[in-house]
Amino acid sequence: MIKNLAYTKPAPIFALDLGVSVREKPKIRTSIIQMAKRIKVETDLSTEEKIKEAARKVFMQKGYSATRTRDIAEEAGINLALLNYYFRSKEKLFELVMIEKMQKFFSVMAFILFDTENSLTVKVEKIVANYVDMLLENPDIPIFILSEIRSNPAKFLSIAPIADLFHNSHFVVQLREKRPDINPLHFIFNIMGMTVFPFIGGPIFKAMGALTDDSFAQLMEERKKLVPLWVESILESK
Amino acid sequence: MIKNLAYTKPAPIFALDLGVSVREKPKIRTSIIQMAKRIKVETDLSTEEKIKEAARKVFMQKGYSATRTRDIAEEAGINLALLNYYFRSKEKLFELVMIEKMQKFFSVMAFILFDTENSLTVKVEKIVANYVDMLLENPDIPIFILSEIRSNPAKFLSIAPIADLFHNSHFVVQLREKRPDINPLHFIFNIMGMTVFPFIGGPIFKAMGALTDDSFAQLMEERKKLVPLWVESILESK
DNA sequence: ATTTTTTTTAATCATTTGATTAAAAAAAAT
DNA sequence: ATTTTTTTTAATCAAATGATTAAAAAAAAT
Repeated sequence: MIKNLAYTKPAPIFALDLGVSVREKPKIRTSIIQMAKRIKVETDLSTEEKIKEAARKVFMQKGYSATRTRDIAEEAGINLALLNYYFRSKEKLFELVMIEKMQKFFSVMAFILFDTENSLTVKVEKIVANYVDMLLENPDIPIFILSEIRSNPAKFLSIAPIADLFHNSHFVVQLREKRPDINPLHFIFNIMGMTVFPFIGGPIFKAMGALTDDSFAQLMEERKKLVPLWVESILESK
Repeated sequence: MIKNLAYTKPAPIFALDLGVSVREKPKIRTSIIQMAKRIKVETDLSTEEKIKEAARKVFMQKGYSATRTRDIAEEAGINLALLNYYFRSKEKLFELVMIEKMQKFFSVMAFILFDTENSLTVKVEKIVANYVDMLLENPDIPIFILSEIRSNPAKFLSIAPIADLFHNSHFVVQLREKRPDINPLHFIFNIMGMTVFPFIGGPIFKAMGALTDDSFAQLMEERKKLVPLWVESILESK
């Protein structure tokens, strides 16, 4: 077996003769490479994975600030100290979840943005279908990501110089070609708005009783066909 | 002048002979009517209003959980105790702000929903223009409302039996008349998505550098004209 | 002018909460 | 079998945080 993977044994308190007690910070023993090894080798990830899974659930539902590490521990059915043993801190654990979700959300768009194969029409079909499928599985990803970014924009949006990448992407070029008279961002907003917004506003309609989980899912399935048609008619309009 | 408006003087601690000390809860002395009177009479609302204004700012920016009452006090330039003196608790103060913002957001839609005068076309124009105008003034209302509702759905969505009101609204009836083949919710999602989503996703595009505050505002001004046209072409499509 | 009421403050409390520690239990290595 | 390492726990810490208290200052009423 591999040596202690996350930390050294907790450092003991030692009392200074001034009567002040100082706490040594635990130091990580493992390098990233060793960490990777561990993940491959280890047969039983269940505790670590249980915590992660609980963290996903609780963080997604309540957001970073409203989540207490004790909530996560309870949800995972483990002792609170274990959470810090495996993940060092609430923030580290959160970052793991956040990065996972951001990746899930933005990769759908990124994949299309830089695809140079397909026609505009096909791309729109793919964006919508992929988002709807992904969001039906993870309906609260948009609110989660957006609200965490809002309360800490600096932290998660160090994606500074992506602007050119965006403007020069094949997809945006195609949009500009098709409708040079209209800022491509308008169409991006339209596609994303029609596709993602229902998942953001949906809970309200459900609470009103205007919608059930089932009828919502069905509606979104319909939208996989309808939204591309509507986008088409927008692109052709006038 | 009117008597102490918010609370009695704080009740003193009294020690039981068991060694346990109990704290009396402060009791509100003022009725709602007196409270209303006060608001009319009082010449200087500045402290109360300063706190409220600070609360609006901080709550909107960081959300309920990430906001510390000390943040609000500092922002308002007042002592922390004053906040509790005027508003009794963080939660009470928050509810005030939340209700204000929900009202602002939903009244735009409600106003259109039950308007029996105008044509579908005019209504769509009004929804879009009213939302864009309101949201340019208060860009973070949507994320604020949605994320607070997410973390506490029960509290803010006791709007239980609004479903019928919605389905029978003049606007929804008009939509069903125009396109009996398509669930009116699809069009609601489209209009709201195209109008509100940019304010939700905007911060990301700004962070990417694909958009400045000015160019965003300009884009949204354009959308006041464009979105109704696109909605029209969606309603006519196929 | 004096008393009463309202507003404001500094100090402090009690609870919550993220984190740590020391020791026990379990697993692995020898 | 014994030792070492890893995992888990119960207890506790320290800082943060919402709230309260008692008293001072200011304003209003008398």
